[in-house]
Amino acid sequence: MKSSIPPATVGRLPVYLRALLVLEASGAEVVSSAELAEASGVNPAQVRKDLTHLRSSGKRGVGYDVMGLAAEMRKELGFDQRWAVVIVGAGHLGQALATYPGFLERGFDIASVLDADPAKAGMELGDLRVEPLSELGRLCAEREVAIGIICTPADAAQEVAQKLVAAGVGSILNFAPVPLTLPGRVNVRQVDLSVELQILAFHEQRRAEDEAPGP
Amino acid sequence: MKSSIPPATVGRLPVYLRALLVLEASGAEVVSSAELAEASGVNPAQVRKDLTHLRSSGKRGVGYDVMGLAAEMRKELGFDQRWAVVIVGAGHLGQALATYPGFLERGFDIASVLDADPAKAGMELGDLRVEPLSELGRLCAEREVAIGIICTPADAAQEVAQKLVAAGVGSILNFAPVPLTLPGRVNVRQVDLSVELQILAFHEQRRAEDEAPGP
DNA sequence: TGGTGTGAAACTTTTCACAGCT
DNA sequence: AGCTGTGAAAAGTTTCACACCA
Repeated sequence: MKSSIPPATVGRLPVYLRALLVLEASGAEVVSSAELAEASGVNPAQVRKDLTHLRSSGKRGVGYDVMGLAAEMRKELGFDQRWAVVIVGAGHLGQALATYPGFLERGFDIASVLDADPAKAGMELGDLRVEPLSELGRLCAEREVAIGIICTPADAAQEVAQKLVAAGVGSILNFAPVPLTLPGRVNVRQVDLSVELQILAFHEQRRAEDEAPGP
Repeated sequence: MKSSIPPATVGRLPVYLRALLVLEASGAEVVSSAELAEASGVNPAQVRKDLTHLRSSGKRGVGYDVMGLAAEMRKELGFDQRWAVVIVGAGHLGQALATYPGFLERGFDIASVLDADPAKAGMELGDLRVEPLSELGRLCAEREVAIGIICTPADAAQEVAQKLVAAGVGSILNFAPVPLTLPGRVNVRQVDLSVELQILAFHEQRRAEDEAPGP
């Protein structure tokens, strides 16, 4: 068991890596915590503390070795290998994610897009063809899929999640607006697009109330 | 200035509200913190503490009044009014969001979808037509848009964000993988789809390392 | 000199545990 | 009897400030 990295830090590592890749491409050899912080939208002290969780390559008075740090981070994030991903749910969102260029760039290959609706199966999506949901087990096994993305309606999500787990998927990104109940060993991340907007609406609402104080 | 609600709580209110709407529709009159917690995927104590931040309607030994609580929450989240939203960037993701049914259901109307690419302008999207980016100011003013969604490539996001702010937009949901630098009064939420997958990949990576211990 | 590494402080969030009300 | 409301403890996160070193 490796020494664990705090979740908040894990969430920032991909952001740092993105900044580092830009720096690397630009030929920069060293970067300071202040620069990295600027590029990542966080506090410099935060950056330094986060980086102590990896085999850090900082030199006092100088900064961090860009290539060394990028290499270390690539290894931690499994960026050097490609990850096969399945998407369940071929609605608009599923289709958009299936062709999202950011995934490909970051090492994620969409192995398959599936849908329970037979009418959607067979649909062409770039160079993918939508498969019927019944093929889930076979496809995950064949392509060694470790990560699944759920883009189904809320009422189908739990069942799909269980099928993914049964198919050997260990990590799930859930866009369906419902919490999943799964064994603890499964990693789940919930992304709820409506909730994001509602949080913004809450702040707008507050702003309006503050401007025109109530009764 | 109203007594402020902690950000972590604000992030959960929309989740509670969703559960409450289901309960309301099912005719339930009261709900316990345990039930609400179950439906929202959080801890019951958390629910109770969160609810103390609003004018709470809990009765000891009984639970919370579903209608009262839902009403209170709708008011806090501005759920009773409709919010006009613009989407900038009519790529696959922008298109998917423009037709995302969850937004409509929760009170968000897509006032307009815009794109800097003249080739995309004029494109039909459900009952919307993609507008050229130059129309941003006029459209935001006309439709009293308070919320903007950025689905552009990373390199266009900062400029678009500034245009949104200039157009009077106070809250931004940013899907572009780059941190925005904006005046403090603007609410920004960053959603980074690739980062979500990379976080899952990190955990899968760890899992693999733990199963096959290294040198 | 300039920027890292890091204890310590400040703050936030979560969880516990139980008094107190219905 | 049962479930809320809530102080207090625990855990996690961010920020500060400065010793230390290339």
